[in-house]
Amino acid sequence: MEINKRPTRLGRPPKHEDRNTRERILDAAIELFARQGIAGTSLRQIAQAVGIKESAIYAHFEGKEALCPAIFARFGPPAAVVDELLASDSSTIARSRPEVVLRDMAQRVIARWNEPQARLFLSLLLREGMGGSEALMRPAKQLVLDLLTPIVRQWMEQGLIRKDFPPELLIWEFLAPLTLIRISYWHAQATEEEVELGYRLAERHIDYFLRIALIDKTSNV
Amino acid sequence: MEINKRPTRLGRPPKHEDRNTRERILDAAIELFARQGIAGTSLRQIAQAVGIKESAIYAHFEGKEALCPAIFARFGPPAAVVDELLASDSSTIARSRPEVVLRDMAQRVIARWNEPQARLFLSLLLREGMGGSEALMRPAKQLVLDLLTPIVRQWMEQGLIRKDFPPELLIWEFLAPLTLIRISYWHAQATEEEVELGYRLAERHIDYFLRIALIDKTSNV
Amino acid sequence: MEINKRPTRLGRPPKHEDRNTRERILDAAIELFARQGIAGTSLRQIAQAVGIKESAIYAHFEGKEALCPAIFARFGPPAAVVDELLASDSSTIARSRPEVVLRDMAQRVIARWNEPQARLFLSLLLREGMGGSEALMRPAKQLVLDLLTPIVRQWMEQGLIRKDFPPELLIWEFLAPLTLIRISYWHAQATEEEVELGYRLAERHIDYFLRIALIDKTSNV
Amino acid sequence: MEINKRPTRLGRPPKHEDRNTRERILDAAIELFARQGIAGTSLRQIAQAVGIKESAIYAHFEGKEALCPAIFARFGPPAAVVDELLASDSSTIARSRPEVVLRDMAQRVIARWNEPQARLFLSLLLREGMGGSEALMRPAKQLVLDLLTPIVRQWMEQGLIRKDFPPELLIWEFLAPLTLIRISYWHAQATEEEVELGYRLAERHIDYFLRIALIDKTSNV
DNA sequence: TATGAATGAGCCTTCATTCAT
DNA sequence: GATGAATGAAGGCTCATTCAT
Repeated sequence: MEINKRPTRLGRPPKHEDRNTRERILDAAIELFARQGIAGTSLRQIAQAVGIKESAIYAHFEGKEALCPAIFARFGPPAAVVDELLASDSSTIARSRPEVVLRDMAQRVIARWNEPQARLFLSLLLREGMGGSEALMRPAKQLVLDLLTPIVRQWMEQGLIRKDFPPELLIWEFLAPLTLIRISYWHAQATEEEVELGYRLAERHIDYFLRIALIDKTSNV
Repeated sequence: MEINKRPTRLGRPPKHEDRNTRERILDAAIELFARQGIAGTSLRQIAQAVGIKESAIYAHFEGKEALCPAIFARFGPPAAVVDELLASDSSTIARSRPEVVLRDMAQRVIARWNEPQARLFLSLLLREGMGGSEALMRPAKQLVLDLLTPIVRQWMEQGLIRKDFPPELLIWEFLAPLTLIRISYWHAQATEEEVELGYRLAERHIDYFLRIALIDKTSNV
Repeated sequence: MEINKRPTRLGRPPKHEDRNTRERILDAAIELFARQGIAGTSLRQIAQAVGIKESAIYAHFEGKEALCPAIFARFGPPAAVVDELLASDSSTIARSRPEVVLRDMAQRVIARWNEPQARLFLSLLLREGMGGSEALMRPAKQLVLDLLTPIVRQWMEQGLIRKDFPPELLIWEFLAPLTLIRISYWHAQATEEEVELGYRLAERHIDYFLRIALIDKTSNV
Repeated sequence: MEINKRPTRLGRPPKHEDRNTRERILDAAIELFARQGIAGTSLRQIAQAVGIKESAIYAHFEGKEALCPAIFARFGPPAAVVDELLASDSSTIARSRPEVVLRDMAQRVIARWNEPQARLFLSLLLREGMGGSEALMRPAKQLVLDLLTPIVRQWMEQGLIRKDFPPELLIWEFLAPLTLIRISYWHAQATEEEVELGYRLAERHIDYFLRIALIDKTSNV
């Protein structure tokens, strides 16, 4: 027999604050997963960061494994580039000068990449390799194929951009260095100086790219 | 898995599998660390891959923590670029045409990057972030500053390469996309197709860069 | 395990599934306790079988411990033999021939033992040993002492039953094999074939016993 | 706990009472499993009974589930009856008087059933229903069919035992009540008085059976 | 009456590590 | 050098229980 009889007072304590425990768990989880890896993070740590007991996590998630899909659903995928572009007015873009559009777009994308959650998600991806780099490149490919290509082609026809490379290649050469900078300097553990260095490198790359790609009408004969 | 896979040398007396247990432990360790992370890999797994018991590892290493420095000492740092260049005859380089030198250098660096151990080491770096990207970029910086810069400057003075960008920038724009390709397609778990795609992208980038950077004497009027 | 499975009564307004949640909890509990043991059954399983949440059980019972007494009160004790005999008309019994009475009694007792709930209760008793066999034998003892003994004694005086054994012993020798059959073949997890085999063995035993105990007047000289 | 209690083997030096941790684990396991059920027993308890830590158990067994097969292999199946009979000289049996043989056999079987390990194993079987009663009856069936039947038949031909029942039935009627006594009074938790009561009931049954089955030559004529 | 969220205890298991052999 | 047995710590998860709603 001996059904567990306990004298101590168990169960839920009378009072507590709410504010969506589920999301607080995910916040703590992505932070710790990004910093220590999934295997290196215990539910105990996550619970402690949230201020609850581990067993309470099971009221919101099936288990440790179920946290990853939930993190993906909440913070990823990082389609920042695409989103940013979609947010812009497509007809306005085509009429603006390329250097304005590209600078503006890059600036906004970079701003997104540097949001805390985006940096955490990037680190998580790189660490756990959940098709990590695959996932990182997919948005860019989508962008090239579906969104930017026609615009760049239009610029080419307008004589604003050099025509001796296919639009896809130009876009890739514009984005790839920025992506490397992101990985190298804008991950979750990056120091202040690294972030700053990244900004400078990005700016330098954009300047370089524009001088390469643009056909400067004013200076031309 | 197949940690022990090596070019099955037929007609050779076996039992020389001993080949220094210490090294076999490190081989198994880097493989598993790269695939599963350090925290996600147990000494039991490593021992099993080697074919010994966990406690035997302690005859060769202080403990789990001592494996990482040993792995670094054995497989890294991946100064592939620098090594490759150092391996070349410096005086010959300056006299060769840039497209030949750069193509040749890139080809050899890429070959190194695709050696199994280099791929494993890259994955380990990315996963554990041991100053991961830092470590990945350091060789390039070293290269730029100490080795390639004077050569490129010489090419500029010879009128072989455009002079409107500083040598460091040009070199960075040459290497950064290759590094991104490495991270994206040449990590340890990359599929055959990913590796192949990486090769194509790298080739395309090199072509692109040479057309950008070179001053084509033949076509010039 | 589909404890709630019942012949889906088509064309009947549902929501009468309520049928006293308390009883449905007990139904599920005895089923699971018999199958898995008390310690091996969680309140969650019981609640799931009933279609409620675990915490709802506490609206009906003090806790897990309180389920056992409630199960006893509802399904046990299995005083089947006594009940059956009490249900018969005592004066009629004495006037009937022993073979008729005993066969009839055995048949009715066996029928009771094979009711689903009786089988579940038996399995629970055996599992948890709540004075298991004690409890199983007590009704028989009661029966012997209080009810059957005088009847058998009367039969002895009438020359219907052999007198060379005390009535208590005869009754015990009649019931013990049946009880063993019950335990072996009529527990909750018994297969169809086991149940059938039990029936055959029981019948064989009854025949055997009657030939042993009866004094056959017709064949006698 | 008295886990180590066994019939002190006289005349043999104890050597080292260390006696293989593996076996001490099994001893503790069967004891606790029989008393509390498998689900109701924690590895902690077993380890504590042995005097080691729970994790040490995993050096000897795969896990909790692996203990049951090991217990079966060590303590079961309880083919006590068959073993006892096989231990006797078959030719001697046939020449002995039935009452001597049967009394002797029953006495030895009962002695076996009352060995501590046999009582523990019985309780475990009943509790966990591992084909519990099935397993309990199988030896008897085997006995009837293969060993005892020919002997009984021989006794019948010698006119020592009544011929109006098939040998199998007689044997079953001899063994079944003993088996019920075993289950009821000789399980692991039985009190001293219960055990004693069982002995008396068994003796009474044997006397009864012999008076039923034997053809008394002396009183005849 | 029933649910959802929470708790503290405990369970099974794995881990890194030690040590005698 | 290598193994088997052991340990203490920790990890993921379940459980009975509580309480506000």
